Amino acid sequence: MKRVGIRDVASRAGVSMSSVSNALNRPERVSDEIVERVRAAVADLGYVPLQAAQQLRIGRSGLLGMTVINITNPFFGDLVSGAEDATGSSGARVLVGNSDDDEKKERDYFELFKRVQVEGALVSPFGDAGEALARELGRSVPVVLVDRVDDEGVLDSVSFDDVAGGRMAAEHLIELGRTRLAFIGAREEVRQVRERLAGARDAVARHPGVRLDATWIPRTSAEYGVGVGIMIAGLPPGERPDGIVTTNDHLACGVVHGLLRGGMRVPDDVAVVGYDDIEFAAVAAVPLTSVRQPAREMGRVAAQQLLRLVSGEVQATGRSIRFEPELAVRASTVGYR
Amino acid sequence: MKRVGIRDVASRAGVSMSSVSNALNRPERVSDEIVERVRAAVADLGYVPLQAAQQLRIGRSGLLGMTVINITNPFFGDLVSGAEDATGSSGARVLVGNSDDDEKKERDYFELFKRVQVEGALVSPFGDAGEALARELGRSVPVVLVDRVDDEGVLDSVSFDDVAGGRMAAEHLIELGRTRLAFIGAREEVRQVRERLAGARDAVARHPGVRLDATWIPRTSAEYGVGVGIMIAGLPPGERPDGIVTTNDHLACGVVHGLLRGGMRVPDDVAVVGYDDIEFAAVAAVPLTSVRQPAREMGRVAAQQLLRLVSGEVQATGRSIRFEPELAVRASTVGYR
DNA sequence: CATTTAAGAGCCGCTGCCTGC
DNA sequence: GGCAGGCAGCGGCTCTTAAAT
Repeated sequence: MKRVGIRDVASRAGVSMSSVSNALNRPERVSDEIVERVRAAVADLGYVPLQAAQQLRIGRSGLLGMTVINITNPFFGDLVSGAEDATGSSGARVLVGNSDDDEKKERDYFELFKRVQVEGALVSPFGDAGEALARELGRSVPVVLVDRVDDEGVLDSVSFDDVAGGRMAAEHLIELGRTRLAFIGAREEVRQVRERLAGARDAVARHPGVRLDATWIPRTSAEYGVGVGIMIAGLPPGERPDGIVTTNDHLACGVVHGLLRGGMRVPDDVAVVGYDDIEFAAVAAVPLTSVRQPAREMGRVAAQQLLRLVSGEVQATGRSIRFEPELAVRASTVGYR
Repeated sequence: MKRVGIRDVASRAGVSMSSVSNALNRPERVSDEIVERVRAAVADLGYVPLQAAQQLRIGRSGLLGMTVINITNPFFGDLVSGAEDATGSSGARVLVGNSDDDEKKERDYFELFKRVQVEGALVSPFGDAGEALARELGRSVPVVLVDRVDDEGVLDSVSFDDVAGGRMAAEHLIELGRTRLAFIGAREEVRQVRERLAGARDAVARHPGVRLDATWIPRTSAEYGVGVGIMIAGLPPGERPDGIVTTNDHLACGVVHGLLRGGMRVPDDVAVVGYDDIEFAAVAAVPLTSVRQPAREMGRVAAQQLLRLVSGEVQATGRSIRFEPELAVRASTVGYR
């Protein structure tokens, strides 16, 4: 079945091709009668203009690119939803690429973005190489970094204050009288993780007598968390941490589970703080205290900023918008009270 | 900064435009020396062919469309990941649209798919109207329904056997000696939900003395689940269900939480079965028995089938591939044993 | 003179300027 | 002068033609 083109619409409506184009794009330049005839023909034939041809002619695609590290993680799902919220009314479409923790995939998506001439991109880079790639992409189209700050201050960014998040979590435990803290995470090379650790260290440094040890595990899954929890429960009381900061709620829930299975009481023996405040946190084995990051809101703000850059309304200044995380306090640190 | 085109590459390499095109797309037709010169020029200039121009000329976009109901739900995230797994090697790209439970958004995405000339689409339709829309889209490009069967037997589909899933959950509870079952879900109009209920009813019908009541709530969130759980805990023992089938793990965890808070023992007083077997299920307050659906695998199979349709290797036959769900049995029904 | 290899020109569908009624 | 239509061209690809070996 052949595609119906503007030609077919024109002959059906008994007008010229340019009148069809005008009727569709600038109806005020054409008589009402023609607009009506064209509309009818379009409806009859089910005509849909071909984006590729329009784009080639106009030089603009109406597309924004967005890469996220792992679409399966609800945090990034929220980010995408937020971005779509913001672009919805502008007519721009978001082309989402799942880089899946893989630098090559990220690179491929950036090339796709160039191929399809995205007018701007929201990038949540994976690793430092990703950041450099994003800067390179930024030399041809506006780019806003998401959940990450540009080290070189070139690209605008919207992110969470991870140092504050880590500090907040540790501070909370210290206030509750905990003195032997543990930080459990995977992938120290991820900037957000490093910053959270730095924040936690900062809080500890201000309180003499409190110590913090970092433990690194292969992945932040619930499964690994269970193992770590059991391991901690098995330590001699003097070596066992009494407060744990984690980098992710799945991990934290696993840890709590492991601790309970190992005979610990949570939070009496060990208090646990998660990160992300996923929906599940509130109904976990022991409802989980967690650092909440309003991801959807952040996605929205990032997209708004990008749209402003694309429209030329503002210029990129390397400005960084930082969202403050909030601590959702629940039983895993303060018990049921 | 002007875009670099094939023209620029040609003059830089000192060859004609067509040689550049040949060197890039059919290197065997051109001498090795030219291929090398072109490659160098492409690298120097950072040339990336414009997809719109290629598409306009070739008539193909290399894109597949995919709509999902809610990208924030890890189930759909997995579906997308699976589809990307399958298309990765073929060179096709997946354009993902989040229909967000909204028929209008779905319609918009279908129009976008036509505009960009996707070569095929994976559609996980929202409601019956969505199914009709998908069939219409199916008249111009190959479409495979995902997580849904075509009522009219026109479109190929890949889905889970929801009747079996519902039956499995109820059967499990009945085998454990439960006789007063409750089915808790939202949105009876969603086919998957109706089928699960039908499956559960079917299991109950085969066992005289067992009854099943359906309860409908506004949304399947953990929060609503907590409310329902507390409500059930407050019922007089004779009216209270002793086994609950839910349509979603978040909901199920909330229900368990509400039951516990209301003083019930799980599973002793009330057993609960979830749906989806999310990562969290294993580390929930009471580890959750849940119906597992291998979503990523399904996404992969659906995409493979679509690729076969697109390549013309096979014809659409309205054939339905059904995946059998599996029951992950945990403490919320059988206790710790 | 036959055969390989490179150059040239038109076209894909649509828009927007510009002409002409 | 308001409104309809003709025509060129966006950037690649590919067929045709020309040149070189």
